[in-house]
Amino acid sequence: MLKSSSALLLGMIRGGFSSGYAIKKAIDGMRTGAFWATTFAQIYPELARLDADGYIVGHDDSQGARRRIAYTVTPAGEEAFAAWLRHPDQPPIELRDEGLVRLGMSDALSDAELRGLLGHLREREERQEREFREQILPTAEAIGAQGLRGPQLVARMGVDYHVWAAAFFARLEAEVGSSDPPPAAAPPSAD
Amino acid sequence: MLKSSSALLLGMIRGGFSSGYAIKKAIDGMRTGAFWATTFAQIYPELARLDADGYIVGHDDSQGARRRIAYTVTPAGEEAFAAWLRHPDQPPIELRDEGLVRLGMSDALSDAELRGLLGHLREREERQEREFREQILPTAEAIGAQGLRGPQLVARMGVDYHVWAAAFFARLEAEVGSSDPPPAAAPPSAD
DNA sequence: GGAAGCATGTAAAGTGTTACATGATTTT
DNA sequence: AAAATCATGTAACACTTTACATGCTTCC
Repeated sequence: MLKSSSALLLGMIRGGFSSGYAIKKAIDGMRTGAFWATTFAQIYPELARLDADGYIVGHDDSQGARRRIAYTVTPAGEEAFAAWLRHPDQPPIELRDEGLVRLGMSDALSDAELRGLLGHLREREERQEREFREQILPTAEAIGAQGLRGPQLVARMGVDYHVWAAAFFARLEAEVGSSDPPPAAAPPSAD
Repeated sequence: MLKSSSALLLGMIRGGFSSGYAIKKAIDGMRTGAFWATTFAQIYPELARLDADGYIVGHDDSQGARRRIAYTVTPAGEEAFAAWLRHPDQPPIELRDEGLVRLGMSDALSDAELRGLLGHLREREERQEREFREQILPTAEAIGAQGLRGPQLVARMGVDYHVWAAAFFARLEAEVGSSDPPPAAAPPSAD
């Protein structure tokens, strides 16, 4: 069974991104800070491995003196990809997030500080939502217009996720705010 | 600046889990498949490092012949923990999930197969929601009754997240279902 | 007496990130 | 001519997981 990163590369090559550089650019363009990051240091050795395993073949595609290797998926690669895609194996996800760890440890904070933390977390989600809506979703929709729906599904999930997360943190902020009775006089202006 | 895993350990020790084994058990009990996993192979060396760095001190707490090391947080550790907690640094999150990668690559699937994939993803979220609601949330609430709100906040986020994710996949399922016109007769009831 | 749980650790392998190195071509 | 972009790769480091190794204690 392929591992996710191999399958991702195979899928990208199937999708028409034939060189390591092109794959990296496409992945960056479809995430800009979310879902699944990669680096050249992962891509190039992995392409070599996939080639050695017979899932893809690279042929020289140099443009003049600037060399380039274009990969294509072999029948064996297609088969392995199809098998991976249909495999129902679902390793449990992990929402690894330093912000959430802070939230879990927030008992060491005052209510005001907790509100501050929640505000930071909410703002981050709002920023990421905007990024998804303004940059990633349009890109994915452009690809979608050419018949590929996958990127659009993921982009929509990204937008929705950040909307939900921002709302969740806002709700917690409101809760903490209301359970914090001002000790004496004027409540300190908006915070 | 502490890294997340160090801060997590420091926070657990502050919270009264003094041995490596107790910390692991507590983390397992509060996640059961979500948020932040750890293993002994990570915990023990890290505790030794924190001790060497002066953030915690371990003293022998053996029970008869069964040895145990109980750690306590030093003033330097408290300071480092407080600094980490207040630090607004927010590395962008990544929703790494093999299911999402499959979704992104789903153009190689027929509509029926895509519905199957979405169904699997939804079911997984439903399972995890149940687990959170039935096991993790009660544990966190028990801890919350003793004055610690952090675990509760995270557990609630876990429940809400899985509810949202299940609903998202269900919506996509419905969309794919409706864009798949049945060749002959009745359109499937309201959706 | 055996199984399960308590308790601490090491070794090896796998995975991922950062930084570096090189060189061509296109754009400003 | 300099800067940006195209293009491929290596080396070192950091992090995580899996498997192993050891021994005690409590429960059945």
